[in-house]
Amino acid sequence: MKVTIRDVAQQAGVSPATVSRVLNKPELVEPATRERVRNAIRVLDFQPNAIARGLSAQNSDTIGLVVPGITDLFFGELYRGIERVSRRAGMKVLLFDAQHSRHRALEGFTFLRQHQVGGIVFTSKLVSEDFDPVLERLGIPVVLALTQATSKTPLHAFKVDDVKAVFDAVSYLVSRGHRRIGMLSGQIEDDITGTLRLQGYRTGLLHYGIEFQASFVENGDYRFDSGYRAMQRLLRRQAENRLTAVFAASDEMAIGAIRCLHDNGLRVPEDLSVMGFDDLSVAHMVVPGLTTVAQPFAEIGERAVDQLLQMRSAEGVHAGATEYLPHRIVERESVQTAPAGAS
Amino acid sequence: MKVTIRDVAQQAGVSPATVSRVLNKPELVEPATRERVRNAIRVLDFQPNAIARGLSAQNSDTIGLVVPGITDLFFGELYRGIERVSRRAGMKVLLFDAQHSRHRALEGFTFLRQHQVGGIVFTSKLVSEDFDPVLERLGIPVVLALTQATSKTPLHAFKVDDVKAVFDAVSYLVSRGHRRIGMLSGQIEDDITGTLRLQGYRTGLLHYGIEFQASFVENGDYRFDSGYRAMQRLLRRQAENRLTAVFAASDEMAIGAIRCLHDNGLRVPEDLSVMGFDDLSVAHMVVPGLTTVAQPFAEIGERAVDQLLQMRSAEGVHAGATEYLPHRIVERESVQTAPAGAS
DNA sequence: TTGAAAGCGCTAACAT
DNA sequence: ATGTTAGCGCTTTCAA
Repeated sequence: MKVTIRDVAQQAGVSPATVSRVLNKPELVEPATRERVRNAIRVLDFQPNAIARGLSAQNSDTIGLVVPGITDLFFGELYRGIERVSRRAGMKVLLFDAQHSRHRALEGFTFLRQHQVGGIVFTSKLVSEDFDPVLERLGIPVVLALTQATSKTPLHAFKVDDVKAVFDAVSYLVSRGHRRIGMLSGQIEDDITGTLRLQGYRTGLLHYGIEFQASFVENGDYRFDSGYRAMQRLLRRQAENRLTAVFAASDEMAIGAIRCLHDNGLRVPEDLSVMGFDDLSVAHMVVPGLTTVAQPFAEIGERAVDQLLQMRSAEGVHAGATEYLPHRIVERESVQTAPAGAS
Repeated sequence: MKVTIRDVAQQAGVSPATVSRVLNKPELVEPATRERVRNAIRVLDFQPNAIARGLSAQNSDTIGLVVPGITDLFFGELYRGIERVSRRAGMKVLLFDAQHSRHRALEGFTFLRQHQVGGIVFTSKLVSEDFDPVLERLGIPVVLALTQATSKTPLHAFKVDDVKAVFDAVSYLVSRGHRRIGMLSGQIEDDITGTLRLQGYRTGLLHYGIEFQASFVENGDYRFDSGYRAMQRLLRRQAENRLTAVFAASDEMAIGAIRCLHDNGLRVPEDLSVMGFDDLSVAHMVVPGLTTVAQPFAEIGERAVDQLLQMRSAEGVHAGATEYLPHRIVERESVQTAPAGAS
């Protein structure tokens, strides 16, 4: 049947332990024997059983990753960052797709725990108190990416400073002559990002002496369709609102908004400017190119794994902090300077 | 430390074997004991170690998946299909990203083999003779998705009929009055899809009595940038070519082409019609909405796993066949009827 | 219905 | 430098 380490040992005329050594610490075995073993491995086409190895070594060399949704357009880039540094550290990554369900996200912890991952990068919903029971008993280091914790258990997090990022977006819009700025917000419940970005919007307006108007805001769930519909609702009040720009809490919503405007015979940015958030790869594919706030997804993933790796070596490396990674504004074509109807 | 099955056994006053039974075959254990054990599990917050379980059971309940690139826009949908039926069968999926490298794709087999996966869904490059040495020794069922094999080892495959699909696309274009149809082709080497789609294009033209012109074709690598550049090259000859429509071998290239046309002051579809292939989620987000050939990614994934599951039970279920899943044309706005310059 | 014991394939002391 | 031995945590005969 399957070729095991014993078969190799026999073939090479050594003990299984020696085979194991040439696999893991080749410097401990004499060159001659080493070659003999390597040869046997080749001849028999032996592949070490990673499962058995993990069991014995009490560690599966695996990082667990919980993502909100596998089809989210930012997933790929985030994964890349995570995979890159994991691989560099000789670890694999085990993926768990929460499918946008809070319940499934919680299940992710159980799943990954059962698979003996050495650490978990969690990138889904807000981690609130209801996660505490699970987190307490987990016994596995957890690092957050793209989200934050309000749970009792303090968790290290890597993300952009959402408030500042949207503040900067508002500043950008204002610097281009906009004052009547609408917002396509994310969800307020269940999602720290939604709250923070809305807050950034309000703070931005306040700073520039622009009054906040509830009627300028509609919210969605970050997806294209919800952006489309939110824009539609905003449009119904456009006669009174006279918005010159709309800031969306995600690129997908921004693109949904653009699509909606187009369907209503409005041009972007001539009739209305639209700005997004994320800088997904699609942002530069669409016409007009989307001006947006870029998040460094890959870097966030990398830093999260780095942190996990550090936590494994040194215990309790300043845990619980939220580290902000730099966002930046990417200027393309969806925002117009000096809009006609600026007040 | 970690809670094991022995701790539970002790707590419940039974043997480890009994605990194992309530975990896997609860009907074999008396209700009273069962409850006692379940209670102990709850109290101790016991989580079975999937690694140990896999080692003992000689099977990791895992399906391996090799994808060409995690950032490919179709990845999400494909994964969903695969995950859905795996999960239904009580299996997990272990992902391997080939990062668009043939070499890495081959590594995927090794990686997954070491992890004792019960089957592999391979969705990357063309599987040619150079895969044979690996395939022969693998000893794990492999099913192809979105690709095909020219290797000696016969492999079951699920995909759309690329030739027919592009033939249908050409038919669609012709039915809309186009005869001067350009093509943004994929790669010819290293990728069965490129060859097949080009063939569909030629067959289509032939069928409608349109002469094939090499100067109407440019190729790329399916990505946005390459579509942009290929379109640029086509545009340089547009004075002579007088194309009224361009068919791209992927949505990304089609969108790149649209972007290119826009940058050159040409309108889609008024000045030139563009048609894509894939029906990615972005196809309906862009302006104009992309008319394209839809591939049932999720279904392809589902069928592939189904096949794998069958192969595990019944040995050698009609292996080696290529099963075509239905494509369909999705009409949006990027193709114009009765183009002005139609010959 | 339950327990005892062996073993899955590997690693890691501990000897030699 | 290499072999022996004892597990890692679970499942699975085989007995009782």
